[in-house]
Amino acid sequence: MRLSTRGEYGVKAMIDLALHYGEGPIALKSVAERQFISEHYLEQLIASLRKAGLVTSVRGAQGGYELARPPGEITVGDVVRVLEGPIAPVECVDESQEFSNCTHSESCVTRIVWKRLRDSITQVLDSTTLADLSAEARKMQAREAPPMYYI
Amino acid sequence: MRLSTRGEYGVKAMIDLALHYGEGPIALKSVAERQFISEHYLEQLIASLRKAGLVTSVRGAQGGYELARPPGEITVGDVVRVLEGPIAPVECVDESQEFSNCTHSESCVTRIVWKRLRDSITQVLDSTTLADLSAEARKMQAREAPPMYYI
DNA sequence: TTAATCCCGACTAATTTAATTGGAATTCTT
DNA sequence: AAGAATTCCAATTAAATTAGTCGGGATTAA
Repeated sequence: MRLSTRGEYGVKAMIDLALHYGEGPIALKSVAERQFISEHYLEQLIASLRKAGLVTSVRGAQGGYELARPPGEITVGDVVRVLEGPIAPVECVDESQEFSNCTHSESCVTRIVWKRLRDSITQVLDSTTLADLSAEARKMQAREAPPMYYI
Repeated sequence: MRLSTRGEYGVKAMIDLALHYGEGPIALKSVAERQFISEHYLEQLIASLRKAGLVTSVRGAQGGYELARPPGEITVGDVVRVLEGPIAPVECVDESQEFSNCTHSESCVTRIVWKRLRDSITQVLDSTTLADLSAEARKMQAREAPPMYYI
């Protein structure tokens, strides 16, 4: 029940982009540095996110990446699905499969829990947007660096 | 976000044992056959479940395994934790770790979703007992083989 | 005594993960 | 026009994990 680093890093990077949304293209190098992720590895991940239409890119010097939509319109579920594949604790409750592909009737019993689990996972991931999380990030930053009161 | 076959098979096997609870020890071979699982592989899984105190074993001919407690007192979460390890979508929200081990403050933002996700996963897994699932299994069986009405 | 069963440890092939490497193409700045 | 900064792309790789297999020892009911 673990995400791989693809999902983990991908969400971090997307929040980073959300925090800079509206500032024009952000270089991947700077994202990688702030989030302590290998730049080359992050390149692979963002390539998937670009192909999936979640980010846009600008090539050349001063280029970089931007969210393709406002942070409020991209959910963690969107990002995780691109980087980790369809959300399904076991194959037979894969959300992208229409038909039940249980080969054995016994499986159908366990299928009940796995479906409930899948739905509860998607509920959380699909109801959390990048805007929600960057708002939290800003709150935290405020707490970390409190206002200074001069005499 | 996938369970390995350890968790998947383990839950199947435990439901099988739940369906035979009270009948004395059940040979692993029969469980493996009913659930279409390699017996040798299942042996490894049940060894973990035995060491964790979820099943008891009886050696020798006519031996086998039984649930250590009534099906209503064993949850899917119990089984999954033994076979898959602590429930945590990412390491930094590992339920078995007391302290926050986020090395980077940035992580703390994503941590919010992962915690919510973890809690929603545990909520589902810990609220479903083997008794719940074997009740469902019996319902299904009844539907599969409906009563015959003679003229 | 024999067959059925649990118990144990070592081995393995395939797959996945988490990168690394090296370079080509594009574009801004000077 | 040159150079630097960047995205884009494909191939390679080492380590870990997964999903078993294999072979045999110990225990016990019949």
